[in-house]
Amino acid sequence: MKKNRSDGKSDTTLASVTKALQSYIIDNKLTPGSPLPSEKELGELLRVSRTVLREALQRFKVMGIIESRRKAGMIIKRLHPENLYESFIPFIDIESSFEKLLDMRIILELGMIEMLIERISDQGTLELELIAVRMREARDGEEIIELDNAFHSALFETIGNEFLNSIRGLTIDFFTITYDKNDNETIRKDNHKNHMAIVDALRNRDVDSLRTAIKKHYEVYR
Amino acid sequence: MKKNRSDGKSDTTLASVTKALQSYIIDNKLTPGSPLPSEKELGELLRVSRTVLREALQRFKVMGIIESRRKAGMIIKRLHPENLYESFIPFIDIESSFEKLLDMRIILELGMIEMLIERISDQGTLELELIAVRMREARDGEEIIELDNAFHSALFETIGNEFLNSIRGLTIDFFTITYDKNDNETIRKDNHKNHMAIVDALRNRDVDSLRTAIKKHYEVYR
DNA sequence: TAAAGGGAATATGTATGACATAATGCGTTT
DNA sequence: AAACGCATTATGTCATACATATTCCCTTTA
Repeated sequence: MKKNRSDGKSDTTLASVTKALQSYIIDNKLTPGSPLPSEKELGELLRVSRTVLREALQRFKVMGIIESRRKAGMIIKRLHPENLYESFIPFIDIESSFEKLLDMRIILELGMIEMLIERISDQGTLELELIAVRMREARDGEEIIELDNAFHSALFETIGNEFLNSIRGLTIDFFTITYDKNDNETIRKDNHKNHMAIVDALRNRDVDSLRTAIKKHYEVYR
Repeated sequence: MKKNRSDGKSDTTLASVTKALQSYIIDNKLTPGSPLPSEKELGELLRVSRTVLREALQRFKVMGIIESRRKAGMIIKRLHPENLYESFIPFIDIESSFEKLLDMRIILELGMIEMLIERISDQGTLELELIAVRMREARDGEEIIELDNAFHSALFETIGNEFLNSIRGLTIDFFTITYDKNDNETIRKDNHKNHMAIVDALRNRDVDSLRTAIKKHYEVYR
């Protein structure tokens, strides 16, 4: 059967299908865990072929909004960003972007300072200290990276903001790639000292010394 | 002809096609503007159907990495993130996320302070002032929003970091939605005063007063 | 009775071929 | 040399069939 493009006004472009899907999620108040109709049903509902529909669905899968499993069907995974930058990391030229990513990391951590001091709990400070202390005993580069990531991730987590967390991958995970080029022992010592200084400042809830500690932490890379 | 899944090792899953495309871009050192082979050629090269190939391509189109035009073919658009959060804004519940988005904006602008003062040119300061001054004459809510966006976007631009800019949509454009609920005249006056204070601090390259000015700017929303 | 096992049924995943649509480019005409 | 018109081409959409992996239910077995 030939295609009939003029039966009414149904616009079958990818863009409009994407919008329709978006509206479907919002209007039906779908939340994480909510099931979606099958592709067949959705296609009939929106009056488009599975081909286009699936291309539209791809968009939501990339964003982590929709998750699909064979036979089980599709569900809403989440409605907020997470790990958005992961896909870009392979394309980043480390040499030419290092400064910019470092800037990002510095901007974020300097910007968090006052909220960190306001919001961190004694328990949170303790956990940070535990991570910082373990750096003293770290053996290989692998462990140093892991502990450094854990420390800075914990700072992010302290703010408790999912939008902020969605950037974590760009600023923290990225440095995993660049790390082992330098002298492990120097890094280990520096990290240990600087992380401890950060913990002290947090414990004393001292804005100025926290700022100083964070700045000092990043001087190494400049 | 039936599908032949065992002819060698060629994996035809979406995930692997996506990876193959990624490698293709990286290995061939494609940069913005570089043309890609046609879908037909790519399909033959990767030995997959147009269906899966297009779903994989769709992922890159969503990320803004690939752009396609009828007849003209496909090209690399860019290899870094831009406007990443745009797609999420429709799903955000304004009431429950307002605080978190405000926090994001504050974190970013407080974090930028020292770099702003280091990097802004006299010309840049002047342009900011021009925007700030125009706020005095702003008539309707529409113009107030526009000028406020322009001012804060200019701050972002001053840093000159494409990763930072990719967050702009989340922190700045979002507020466009929430704005007009309040008293326009109060907002206009506050914005004018606070923007001018920010410009002054930048002109004097005074870190502390810039910090004070930015904090004060956001007190209104608390 | 409960655990293990073995098919259908089903929803997503992939392949194929056809047609639709809109630029591009080239040749023809003016 | 400019304007027009047409065939070509690459993306965009549709329809259908087949592949694959779970879920689910029914049966069998310990």
